Amino acid sequence: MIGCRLVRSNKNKDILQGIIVETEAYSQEDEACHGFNKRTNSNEVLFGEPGNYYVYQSYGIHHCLNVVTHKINFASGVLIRSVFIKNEDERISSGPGLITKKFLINKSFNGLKSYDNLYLKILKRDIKVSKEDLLQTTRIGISKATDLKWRWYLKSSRSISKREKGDKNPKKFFLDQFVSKPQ
DNA sequence: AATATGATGTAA
DNA sequence: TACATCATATTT
Repeated sequence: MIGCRLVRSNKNKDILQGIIVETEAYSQEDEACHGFNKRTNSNEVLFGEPGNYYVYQSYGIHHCLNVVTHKINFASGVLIRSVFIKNEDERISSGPGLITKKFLINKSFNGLKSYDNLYLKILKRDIKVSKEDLLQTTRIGISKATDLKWRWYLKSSRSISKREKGDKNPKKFFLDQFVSKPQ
């Protein structure tokens, strides 16, 4: 999903867009996943149709946006951790709770289709992202399954919630040209 | 580096 | 009831 475009619209009018630059994966076989224990009302969507949005409330304060993956009846998803927005302060959308704040995403999107939604779309990459462009590392803010390297981010992006030691924050704003590209 | 914040699920 | 959580802003 890294390199794909997150677009917030109001019916036909796009109001905000950015490139996804950081994600984490979760699976029901990993202890940090909301679907690890049981299937409940709140995690039901995670067991549902791949491609749907899964939005949960974190620490009672923030909303976090995921896309359900893999297959029905198996809880798994990708958490969108950071988005690059052109001409915006990089801190404004570097973190899962900050993205939803900026893109006005709440639980009303929970369970909705990501591929058929008038208000929140994820569009195909128009930049090439190869394995060498990504840094794969451990996930953030969890206490279980901390060894799994299921977090990825685009090395060349300056808007990341947390960088690995030695990975310099790039000064080149190479994504700028793509973020404003009309669809 | 520590703490306040506070919805919701899970354990006690 | 009590505690932990896929986080962030503010204070120390």
